[in-house]
Amino acid sequence: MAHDAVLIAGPTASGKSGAAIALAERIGGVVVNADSMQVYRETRILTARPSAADEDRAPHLLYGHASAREPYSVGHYQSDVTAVLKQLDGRTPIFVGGTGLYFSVLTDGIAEIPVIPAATRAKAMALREHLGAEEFFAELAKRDPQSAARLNATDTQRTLRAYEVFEETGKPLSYWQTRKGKPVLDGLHLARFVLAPDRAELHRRIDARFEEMVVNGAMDEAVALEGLAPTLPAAKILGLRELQDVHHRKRTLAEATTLAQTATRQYAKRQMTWFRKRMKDWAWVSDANDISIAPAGGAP
RNA sequence: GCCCAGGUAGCUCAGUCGGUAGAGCAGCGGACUGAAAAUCCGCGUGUCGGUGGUUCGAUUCCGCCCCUGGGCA
Repeated sequence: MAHDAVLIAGPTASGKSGAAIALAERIGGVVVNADSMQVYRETRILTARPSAADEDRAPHLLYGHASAREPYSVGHYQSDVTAVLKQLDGRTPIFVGGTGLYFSVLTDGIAEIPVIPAATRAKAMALREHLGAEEFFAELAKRDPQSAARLNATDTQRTLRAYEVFEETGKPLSYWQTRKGKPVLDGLHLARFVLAPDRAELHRRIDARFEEMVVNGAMDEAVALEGLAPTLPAAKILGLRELQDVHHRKRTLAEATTLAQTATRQYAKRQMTWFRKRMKDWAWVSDANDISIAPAGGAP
């Protein structure tokens, strides 16, 4: 039975992008990004986005199509990826990335919540800053006790989100989240893979890759993004801050490299937790060569 | 060679007026619904340099030895 779409998840530096390209070449597919940071055009090296040469080998969509200077989030991704599905002309999409939440949009769906203006979030942030985490959490609990019950007062991001949603919509986030949207890939026949190399091997790859990034000009990208607002999602790109610190002579390149490599290993660990728990029934492989699907019209 | 300071968790260190020890970082496990490369929760993993002595009991006190750093020669 032919597959309508292929999904390849994996921790950072696992080699999944290469595997996706190879598969796309074989089946005439289209590589579609499922990584929250590779959407930014200014940071090809820092986010390990496929190179121009890679993109010549197979069509790539949703890579570098957004600016690091603008907010981008899972909501944008949902609408972008929905639009992309209509442009495939029968070619098989191969979704590849490391962002668990983005995969959940594809396979599980996400609640449809009105867009919250940036000003509302800014107000919530200012209020939390003013009141302190505990007081702010108490305010949230008055408005949305259900969300508060699930959250920790120290969880900056989620408490702010719950608060801003209530302020803007007049309804608690817990209400909106009961109204789950349809998965973007609803009803399609999927081939799902998790590419997870041995941990020691993954760590070697992570360490080597950051050094390659530096050689390939990661510093230039970091310097070009000087002054990026720290609240923007792209400000969280691993290694960005560390390299900017080197530029400002706050630390040596060696220190920055070690810090970025450590942060990347920690990130990979979090990814693996998500994959282990949420992608139990996907096909797990430790070698990119083991990712293959039956050709269209082939054996069941 | 002598003097001083120090050798405690993977790293940096605290501590025990003698009852086998704890922080940060790293690490490990987990959560995750519009910032997700984010955010948050949990867990101490150890011949307390070695050896002999004192003691009911030594990582702690004493002797000797080894190692590291600094000073004097």
